[in-house]
Amino acid sequence: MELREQLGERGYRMTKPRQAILDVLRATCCHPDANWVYDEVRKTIPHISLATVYRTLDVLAQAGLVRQFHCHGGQARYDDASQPHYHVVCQRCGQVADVPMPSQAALEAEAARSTSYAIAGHHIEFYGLCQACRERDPASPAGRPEQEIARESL
Amino acid sequence: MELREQLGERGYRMTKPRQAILDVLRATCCHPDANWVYDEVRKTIPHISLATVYRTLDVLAQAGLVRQFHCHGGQARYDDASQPHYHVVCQRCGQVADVPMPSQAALEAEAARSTSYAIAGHHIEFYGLCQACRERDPASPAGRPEQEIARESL
DNA sequence: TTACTTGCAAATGATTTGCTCTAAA
DNA sequence: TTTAGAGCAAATCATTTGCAAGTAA
Repeated sequence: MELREQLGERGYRMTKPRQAILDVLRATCCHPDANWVYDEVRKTIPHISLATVYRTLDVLAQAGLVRQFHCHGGQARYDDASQPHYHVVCQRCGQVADVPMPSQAALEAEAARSTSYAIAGHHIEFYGLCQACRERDPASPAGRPEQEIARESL
Repeated sequence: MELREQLGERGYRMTKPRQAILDVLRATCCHPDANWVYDEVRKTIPHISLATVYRTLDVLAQAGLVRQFHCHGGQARYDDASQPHYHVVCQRCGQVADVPMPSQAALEAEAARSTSYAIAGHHIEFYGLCQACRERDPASPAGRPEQEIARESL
């Protein structure tokens, strides 16, 4: 099994919560926070604890199976990292979507030239307005980011 | 005065803490968190409160004078946004450096084509190892990110 | 004079940790 | 068996907020 191997390489054990949490992340197209994952996983493992969810997300991130990121201000969000991709964040409602677009690996060489770092990778985050927000209020193309992210947008 | 105008446009007033905090951010090459800014500003305004620092950083970010961002896991960090630039983060010590490199505005058009968002901008974050970390331990080119960020690295 | 701002202290809320018990390997 | 992992509850810690007093405009 793929997951078991990936974890095994790093000395991590394969457990039910780990499998379940990765399944949840792979099954969703949204970019959830730890609480959303917690709610979701409890449908499978009702007695799981939130601490386990945090610890597991961390382990999965260490193993490179999951990516953790932050949008404007809020909590950590997570998504399946099985194939590299970029993100767009809506400045008004906070909704995150994947951007299907080839990896811009050439940028790394350029960045390497202008710094003293050994570059290992990069992330790109676009921001703007999602379709729903544009329709809701076509004016103010780049208004202030909303403080709260709608629950449904996760 | 430039700052006064930029704030005024948004209905914000020009105050001593706002000027002082922007000065601190413009004078430093590091990418500090709120607490570091707080310590720094108290040299000028000893009785300023941490809440004011947070509120001010938020106002300056709204006005587009400052950019807020998060590196792996930690608190929010801030930097002067007067000219656009990218960042590199050291995966081991968390140190952040600016990447002097032309803006890749062309990417936005490409992203716009493949999503339903109206793209307003983008950020790129590179990650890798800083020179100091590479010299300290040339092996493990992409080891696990450190949990704690050295105080001096801010 | 009229709000916008600040300081202070208390409140939040996300994330982490200590400890004991359970279960992979 | 041996030792990492899970659950639970308590602890942290960054960030926010309520409110009375200060001050730009």
